[in-house]
Amino acid sequence: MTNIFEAASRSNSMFSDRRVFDPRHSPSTLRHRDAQVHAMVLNLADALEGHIPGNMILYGTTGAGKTAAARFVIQQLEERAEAIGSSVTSHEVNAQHTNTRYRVLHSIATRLWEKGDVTIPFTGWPADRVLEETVRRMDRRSGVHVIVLDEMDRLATQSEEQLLYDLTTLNVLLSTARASIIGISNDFSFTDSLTGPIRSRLAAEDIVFTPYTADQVNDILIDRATDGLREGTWDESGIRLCADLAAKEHGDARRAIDLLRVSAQRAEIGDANSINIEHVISAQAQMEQDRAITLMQGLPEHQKLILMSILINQRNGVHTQNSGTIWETYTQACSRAGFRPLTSRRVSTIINEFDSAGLAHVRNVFLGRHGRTKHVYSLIPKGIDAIQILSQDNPGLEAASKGAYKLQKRLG
DNA sequence: CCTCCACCGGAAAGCCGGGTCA
DNA sequence: TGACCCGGCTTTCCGGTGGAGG
Repeated sequence: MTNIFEAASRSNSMFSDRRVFDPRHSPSTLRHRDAQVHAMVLNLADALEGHIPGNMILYGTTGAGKTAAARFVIQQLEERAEAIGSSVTSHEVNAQHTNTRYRVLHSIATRLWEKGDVTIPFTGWPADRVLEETVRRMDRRSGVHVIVLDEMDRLATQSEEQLLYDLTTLNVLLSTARASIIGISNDFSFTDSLTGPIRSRLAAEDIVFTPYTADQVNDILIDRATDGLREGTWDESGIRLCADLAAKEHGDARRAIDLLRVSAQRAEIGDANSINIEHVISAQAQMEQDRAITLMQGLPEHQKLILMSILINQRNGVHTQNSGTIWETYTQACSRAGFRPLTSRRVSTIINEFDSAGLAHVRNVFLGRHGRTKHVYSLIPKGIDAIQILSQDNPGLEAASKGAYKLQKRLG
């Protein structure tokens, strides 16, 4: 009898090194980002002499190489600093989850923890005290601290202003150490929302990452394939298709790399010798479906119910869905499920969140005499039973969806 | 040309469950 | 134990808003 793991780690695996496809993998060379890297280097070079390097913000769409470039440059900076005996410490914080003043400071201070330090609790302290402790630990380490604040546009609005104020004035509070901020943002208008002094201190230098073209994504993928896939398991046509599909998604290299990885897995499962067009196409479809299913399953109850209302409307042939019709269906669904409905104001923001999550397309429309509303349509990939996924394992939601079937029958 | 529709979305505040600390 | 703090989610309040139709 063969061991199940032995069977899984077959010798004819497509991959020679799977780590190459890990999102945290940092390649040895960075393609098509010379100008941006150069700008960052000029800005950070001061750090090596112990001066304060300027703050900067990297702008660009997802998968445009911002984070990769920041990591690449910082890694080189740290290596160089070590070689010449100067001290550079980097802190990477992703504001998607570490999204408040307290959490960002907590994260920086915690990484500077040394034996004998108190452990800062993840909540409970006044934020000012966390700031004090962070400053103390930075000073103790001394040297230059480069703080990379990734996805900074995702900071919670209430703490955003205060945190950025703290970070940009760190050098006033520090005595022996120096700090520099590298902000990374998907949103080009991010700095508009900031007050003048913070904006000018933070955005001393703006570095823009334009989306990769299909050709550039192609180059990146060829690098990855060379490093991570076995020879003879891939050819130009498969890579080209991955690149073209990604270019449609605004030159998202991260997604393209992921698509290549899933395509290789598909080929592996199908016992093929190499990746072909079919593998890429089915990988693309699978990724879209998986993404939507994961998102839907993770939604809170009321979000599920609202999304379900959109889907029910669509199934019932309501061609133009606006906020009013969705709210009507939603309140009916609530009474069937036995929930107290949220206010229409709240529902409105939730619908907008569906748009940014890619679950629905939402557009504001002005209908003159007939007022102002949103037009909404679902972007959930065909081939998945979304209503079933949304209602499963929740009696209330199941009741709501069953009631909707009855309604449909009556209409039919 | 002016009205007024039917909702938009920012701001602020409340509630609540998580926590610390003396 | 009670005063105090943090942060997510929600409600309340309210000043907009483009253009069809009178």
